[in-house]
Parts: sequence; C-alpha cells; structure tokens
Amino acid sequence: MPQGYDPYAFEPFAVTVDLAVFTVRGGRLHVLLIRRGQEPYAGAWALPGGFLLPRESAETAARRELAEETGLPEPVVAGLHLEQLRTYSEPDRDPRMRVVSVAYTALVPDLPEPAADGGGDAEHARWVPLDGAGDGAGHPGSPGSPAGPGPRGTGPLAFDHDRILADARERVGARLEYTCLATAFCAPEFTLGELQAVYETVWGTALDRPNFRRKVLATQGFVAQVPGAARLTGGRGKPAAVYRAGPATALHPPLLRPAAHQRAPEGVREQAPPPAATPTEGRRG
Amino acid sequence: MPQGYDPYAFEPFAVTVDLAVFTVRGGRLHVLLIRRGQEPYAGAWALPGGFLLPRESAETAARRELAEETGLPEPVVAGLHLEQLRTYSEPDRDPRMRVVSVAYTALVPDLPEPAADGGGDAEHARWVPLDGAGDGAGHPGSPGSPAGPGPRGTGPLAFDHDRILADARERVGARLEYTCLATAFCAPEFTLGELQAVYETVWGTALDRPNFRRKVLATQGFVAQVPGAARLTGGRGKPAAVYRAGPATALHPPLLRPAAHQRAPEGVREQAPPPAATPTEGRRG
DNA sequence: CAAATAGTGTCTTTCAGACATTATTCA
DNA sequence: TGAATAATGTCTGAAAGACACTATTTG
Repeated sequence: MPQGYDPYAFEPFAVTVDLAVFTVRGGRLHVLLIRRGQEPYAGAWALPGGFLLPRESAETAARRELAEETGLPEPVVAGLHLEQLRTYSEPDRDPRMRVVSVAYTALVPDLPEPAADGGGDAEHARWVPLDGAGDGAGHPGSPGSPAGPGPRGTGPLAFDHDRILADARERVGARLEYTCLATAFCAPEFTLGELQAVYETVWGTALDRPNFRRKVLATQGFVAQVPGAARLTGGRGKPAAVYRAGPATALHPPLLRPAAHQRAPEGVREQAPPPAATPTEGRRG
Repeated sequence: MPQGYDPYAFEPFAVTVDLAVFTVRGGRLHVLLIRRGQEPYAGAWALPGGFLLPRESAETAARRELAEETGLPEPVVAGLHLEQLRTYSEPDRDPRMRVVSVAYTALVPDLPEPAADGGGDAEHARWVPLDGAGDGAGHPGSPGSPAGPGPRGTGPLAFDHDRILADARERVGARLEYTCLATAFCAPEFTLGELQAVYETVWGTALDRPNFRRKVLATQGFVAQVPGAARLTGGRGKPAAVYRAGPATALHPPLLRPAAHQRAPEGVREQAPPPAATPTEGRRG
C-alpha cells in the first residue's frame, strides 16, 4: 500500500491476466491455448490473456478474456467457474518490459469447439490435451506423453506459462478434493458416471464406483437428482439417473485422492506412445 | 500476456505488496499492523506493505517488507513462512491512483516485540490481537470482542485491508488443516501442548489432547522429538517432551476442524459494517 | 497430600476401501 | 443370450471421537 511515497517515482508496471482454462473431453484433461503470432515467442503456444483495461479489476478482465477466447455468449460466461490462481511477477518473465500477471483458473464443460477455432487470425484458441501423468499416480485408461514440459506436442509454452499451467493443474486437482466444483466440468445435467469420470481424469486414478456414489450422495447439497430423468450413456446398459449441481460449495469431509499425494517437483512424466508432434485435433489449419 | 498490443498505450499501474503477518501470543491470534501517518486514511491502521522496487519480484518485496517491519535480521526472515494469498485489483481500492496489490500471508513465532515499536516514526508496526470469533465456532478460553470487522479496537482498517485480513485469516485456518505449517507459529523447539494451542487459537475450538497427540505423531515427518529434552510449561506438572518441525509439509490425511466449517471459495465477499471505534489500545500516540 | 500438566490405553462409532450382487438396456 | 452400464448391499479394517487412567512435577 502506498503510504507516503510518491508512486510516480517508481517504475510503471504493466498488469495482465493469464487464463488456464480447463475442460474434460474424451477422458482427457484439456487446456485452452493460443498460438502466438508475434515476437517474443512467435509460433509458440501460450495461455490466453491480456491487459487490464483502465478501470477493470483483474477478475473482470479475466472474464472478458474468457468470453473472447471461448466465443461464448456473455450470460454463459458469467456462470462459468473462475478462480484466481496466483500472481507472477518475476522481473524478467517478459523480455520486453516489466509485466505482472494475475493468473486465473477456469473450469468449463465440454464445449463444442471454441469459436476462435473457425477464425483465421494468428491468435486462435484451441483445446490441447494434457498428458495423463503429472499428478503422481498413473492414468488408468490413457497413455502419457513423451513430450517435455507442457501439453502434448506443443513444446514449451511462451513466457513462464509452463509454470503457470503446472500450478493451475495442481490447484484444480486439489480443489476437487475439498470443494464441489467438479460439477463445473459437467453440463448442467449429468450422471454420476460422468462426474466420476471428471475425478478420474483430473486425478489420473481410477475410483471405485459404489464408493464414489456413496460419498457423493452422502454429501448434502453436492448434487440433486432430476426426478424421472434418465440417460443412456454408452449405447448399452442401464440408463443412468440424471443430476444437477446442488447448492453446496465445500466438501466436508473431503474426498481425498486415493494415493498419498506427493507434489512432484515439476518434470515428472511417464513413458508413453503418442506420435504427433503437432496438435492434430481441431479441423482447421 | 502481451501479445501484439503496445503496452504503453495502457494506463500504468502501481504494484504493491501487502502483508498479513500472524502470530500466536497469549492464547490469541495477533496480526502486525501499522498506523498510517498520512492521507488517505491518516490515523487508520493498515497492513504493512509497500511498492515493488524496479527489479523485485512480489515475493522478494514481501520478504523485504517483512524484514523492515519486524526488525528481524535477514537470515531469520529468510526462514519465515511466507505465502502468496491473492491479488487485489479493484480500480478504486486506492483513491489516489490505480494500485494493484499482491497480498502475502506470513506466520511467525511469538517474537519479543517488533523493533519498530521502539521507534517514534509515524509508521511503526504493532501486534494487534484479533477477536476470538471470525471462524465460526466460539473460542474456548477467551471472551470475544464486541468490535465488528478487523482487530480489537482498531476500527476499520485502511483501504480494503479488512477484506485482505479476513481472507488471510480464513486461509491460515484452512492451511492448518492440510499442511504442517502450524509449526511456523512455534519457536524452533516446542512441546505438543504448544502446538495444540496454536491449532486451538487459530481455529477457536478446543481439541482433545490425546487424540491430537495421536494424530500428530502418526503423521510421518510432522514433528521429530528432541531426545532427552524436556520443558516445564506451566510452572507445575510433568515436564513436556520437546519437538522440532519435521521435513513434511503436507498432512495426509488432513487434520480437519471439528465443527462443519462453511467455506466460501474465493470471491465471496462479506464486507461488514464498520462500527467505528478509535484505537485506544496501545500506549503510544 | 492436592493441583496441574504430560502422556497412555481403550472402547465405540464412523467411514473408507473392497467387492459381491442385482437391475436394466442393446445387440 | 451376453455384454455393458447403473445401482445396491455387505463385509472389514482403519481412523476419529470420547474418555478413563497413569506419570511426573510444584507447592
């Protein structure tokens, strides 16, 4: 806080927001990335973000950026889960000037495809899958990536975004343990199997279905069943009951990850087979 | 992140750090505050803090401020627990100009008295007790304070510091559940009774001693006994064994607060109405 | 001795993990 | 029918809460 100093005696800072936007899609955790068109880091992938406008708070700016990058209508974006992660302020994190960035984490359901994908501009947002490892335990169904830091096949991200992404990912995993916000990854109506898949995907571990059910249903206000509704999930099998997110926000007691979770000091990856050095998922070029 | 904009086309921001420094003293949680000497908020109490120097990260600045305000020697400050809380960036949080502040939480043992207390300058740091309430349950041994927001008898803090302090306090309580850092409130050597008192003071609830012991000792690496050492704590009674903090940082499984604790996940503000009292506590003017 | 504090033992309830079993749908 | 998925029930062991009891010190 200013207290007797002349603020203008100090170097001015640029203040930005960076967004780590996650979704669960096809049994993999994805993050929204943009391709940089200019130096520095031209051609590299980066987290979406941008400057604060003169009378904007960081949260307002983050939500504005989120709307721009996802192409979703304003009211939808207003309901998305957005949470401040932390602020990155190392002096040389941007080679051009002093930039302090407030990072946010957003959790969104599996959207069709970001609107930016259709455009042809240099900076368009794309969902990029993250490798299954990265949170300690091995993934049940999907192989990891041989790539170094960052998502599959993107190479290192621009600036310190690999670090931000790693922090965000760790945070998301931890938040699932103590809060109800796994539902933020789901559509408004979802089945317990889908909710369980969110946990399994983010944590990279398989969960026992009966026990998961028991735990979720025992937590008051976590989910509320939609009466009469049922959905056939895998083409076969018994249709699943449909639920909506309840009013609760915290999980008491928490739903802890199975294995004792040792925060790995970055760079812990697992073997695996995936080819593809460049992201091939979206249909545009 | 800057990506194709001209940074100088945007308004410059001032960037500061604010510190919520806590200690446990005499069965009460205390926070380090300074008295403001100038407008705005002249005469009001505020969290210590200051501007980032041109080539300083926020963490470096926070540690520098911490050293300045506590008057502790550099190597001691280097070992103190310091953790980023979050960033506050509302456009009008400082009436003079646009100031974005990165808030930090620090936990320190019961130091003799901040060096700044001896000085006669307008801004000197003081330990101010917080009222027993504020985290839900009632305090066991100490009476609550009639004051509204903020610490006892200080009146509302300057700027948005009441909000920052409330967020910091909530964070500290939560961190005790999932991490080992209750030891940060203790001297290098401490007894389990002292460690338990930290939990009881921060949470405002009484804990069962045998169960607390069992839990702490069962957590690998939380504490390590100092062989042969013993300390008489209350003038009477059996001398207590002496422990040091162990290498562990996380608590698996967590040590949860007894009462169901309603947590609001970030972004939920509660700004309370200020009852306006003038600071009457300390001995200085 | 009583008072005060530290430390141990044990009982009971609750809850998480494991897993067997039934139910419902499609091919 | 069998495969696939959802849902229920049950057993067991670990951990939490409650609390009785022992140990060691001062006055």
